[in-house]
Amino acid sequence: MLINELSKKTGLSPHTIRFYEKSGLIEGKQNEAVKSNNYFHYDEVTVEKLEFISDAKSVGFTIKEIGQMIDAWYKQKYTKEQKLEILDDKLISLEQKMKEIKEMKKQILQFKEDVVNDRC
Amino acid sequence: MLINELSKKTGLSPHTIRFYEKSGLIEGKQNEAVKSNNYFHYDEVTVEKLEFISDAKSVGFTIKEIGQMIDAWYKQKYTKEQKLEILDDKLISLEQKMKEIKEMKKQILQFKEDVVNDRC
DNA sequence: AGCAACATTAGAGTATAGTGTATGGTTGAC
DNA sequence: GTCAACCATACACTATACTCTAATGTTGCT
Repeated sequence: MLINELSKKTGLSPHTIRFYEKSGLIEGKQNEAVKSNNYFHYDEVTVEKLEFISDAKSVGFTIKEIGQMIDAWYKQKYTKEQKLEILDDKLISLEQKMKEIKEMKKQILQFKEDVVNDRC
Repeated sequence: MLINELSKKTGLSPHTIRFYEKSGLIEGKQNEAVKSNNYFHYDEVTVEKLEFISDAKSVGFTIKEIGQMIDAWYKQKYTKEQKLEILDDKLISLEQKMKEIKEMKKQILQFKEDVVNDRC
């Protein structure tokens, strides 16, 4: 599929998709046989990747971190051990985020009590 | 206390503290009696606020959102009802973040399985 | 052939959250 | 009084993650 279709499927603008491509997160390929244009073609895996990117972004991972995870998943660039290490690392950071959110929740609940009891 | 002490207590640079002050998150006061300088003085509440700011930032709240929460806590700018509404709103967004993190955790665990079983 | 809708690259601009650098005044210990 | 350590303001610069604009080429429908 071309970028417009990919855009519609993922809800990301072609601009943003190209930005992710330039950032090394995804990769379309040009058809060597067709010489009249230089259109990029994307497959279903790219749709999956972009969905993952959106999710990962919303939990606060940076593009760099997301790139690492995608590489750990799709690329042959790392050994099995390296891949697992990267992914475990991200799992740890998720646990950390979780802990921080629970703390923040407590803090805000305290604020609410203070408001209710006119302590502020 | 002056900014340097505040900086040491909170681990934030004077620069960053001034940035937060300019952003309306905290407020020092100048001593009217002393005319020879224009030094700002900060109290313990400001220490608390800065600690809250650091925590809130690490869970992904923006300065704007943090400002709203601080206002909901310390300022007379809102009614009780408005304050509770703001805080409830932030609680909901924390629940949302938590859900997303749990999803992401599942996703990464799936990646790990794929790696272990050579499915990628 | 004409034209809308699509594609590409390249470079500039925006928002957020700082950080750096310069300039100049103040305080306090010696 | 001088000097280091501190304070303030202001403007520039950085990094991240887009978003916009412009220029230009391609495709497909009529």
